[in-house]
Amino acid sequence: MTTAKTRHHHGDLKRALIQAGIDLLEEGGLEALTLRKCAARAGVSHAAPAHHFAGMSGLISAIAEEGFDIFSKYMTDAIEAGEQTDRERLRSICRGYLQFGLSHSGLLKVMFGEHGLGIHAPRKDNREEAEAYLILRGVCAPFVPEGEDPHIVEAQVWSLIHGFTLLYIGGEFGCTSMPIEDSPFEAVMALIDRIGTQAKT
Amino acid sequence: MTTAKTRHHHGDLKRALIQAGIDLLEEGGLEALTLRKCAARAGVSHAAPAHHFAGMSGLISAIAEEGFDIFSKYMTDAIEAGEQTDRERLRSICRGYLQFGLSHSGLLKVMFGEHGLGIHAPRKDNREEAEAYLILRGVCAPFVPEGEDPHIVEAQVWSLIHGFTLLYIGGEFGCTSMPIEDSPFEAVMALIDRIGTQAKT
DNA sequence: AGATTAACTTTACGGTGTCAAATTTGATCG
DNA sequence: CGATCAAATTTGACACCGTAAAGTTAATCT
Repeated sequence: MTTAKTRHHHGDLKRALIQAGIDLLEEGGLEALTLRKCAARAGVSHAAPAHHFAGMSGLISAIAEEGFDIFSKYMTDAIEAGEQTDRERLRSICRGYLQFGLSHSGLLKVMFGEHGLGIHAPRKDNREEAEAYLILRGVCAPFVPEGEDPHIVEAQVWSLIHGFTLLYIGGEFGCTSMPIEDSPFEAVMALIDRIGTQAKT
Repeated sequence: MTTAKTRHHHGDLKRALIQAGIDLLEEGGLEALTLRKCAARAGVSHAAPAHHFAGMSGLISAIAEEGFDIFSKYMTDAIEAGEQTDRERLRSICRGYLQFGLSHSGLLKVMFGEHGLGIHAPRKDNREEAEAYLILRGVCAPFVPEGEDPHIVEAQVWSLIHGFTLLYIGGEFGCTSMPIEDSPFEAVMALIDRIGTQAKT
């Protein structure tokens, strides 16, 4: 009765396991994420997680869901900083996307990975779309030509920044550090700037 | 003496193991790729691969390298089909990229994954760049403003099609099948068409 | 208080990568 | 030709993994 949920032994094991998983992920990358290690970190036996998640894939899904929350925060923080034009917000959300990827690369890979339930899966709050995608949609909206399908602009922005982030994280552009004013990122931003302008030639 | 390498027992185990790995990958996805299963498919004991690869990560690297060869083939096939303008070639290489991803999603994930040595790693033929990247570079070249860094256009094209392919494979656009004339892909192509035009406003 | 049930532990099993020590095999040399 | 030698492969062992079944504890309910 100390919290909402009646806690028999541990207190809020489900949460603890998810957090342990995220920590493991950040410390040792994808390969360090293990059911047994999560359990050990939470101070329970290795079989305890089975009562809260549908196996390893269930835990991964829960971690991914948590990851999308953090992800959303990165993006909202980026677009809510100061007064920004629509175009600046488009740039900012990309910056937030990349920054999340750089700070939580393991988490990002899990989120879009095998059992990571991508951005469209129904969530705990049973909303249709994930919050992260609604944020993206909102920022893209001003660039959708009237009468056109919003998905077009969303697919353009999303593909571009998603691909860049993954390639950047993977070291494909040479640098893995944070200096975002690099040329490859600016190149992508330049292309972002062409979204929504003169639709037909 | 039947081949270049003196074969003691098996005959070309290294190759057989790589092929087994690729097969496993296509049949059962990432989770099905296992050292022991590769060995079993090649008809050798579970410890045999250790003498040809530096553990699991070494095998993955070798599979990835093979994957990049197949990848290159997809792209060259796409851009060499019929007479094409520079712009059509740019579209075609993207189509080849996506088609490879759709046909070999597991392989693609391995290639750009943890031990997958991305597209820039030095290869067996000790060329500086992977063939795949050289192909991309060649197709991008006509759209690089003179005096500008070619990497800019390459990063734009690559990020866009890489991101789209991964999202598409992941089912984030709803469909996982082959109909490429879908709206999301056409949206990305439309953005591709804006690359290299009017560099400054 | 007694029964019930949820939370967790214990134990066990098959599969995994990796390592060290045999063992086989093909080639080489005297 | 036969002994030798080194490479290729096997065998066996280990620690770790996910999962499942059965057992234990503790809180709740009547």
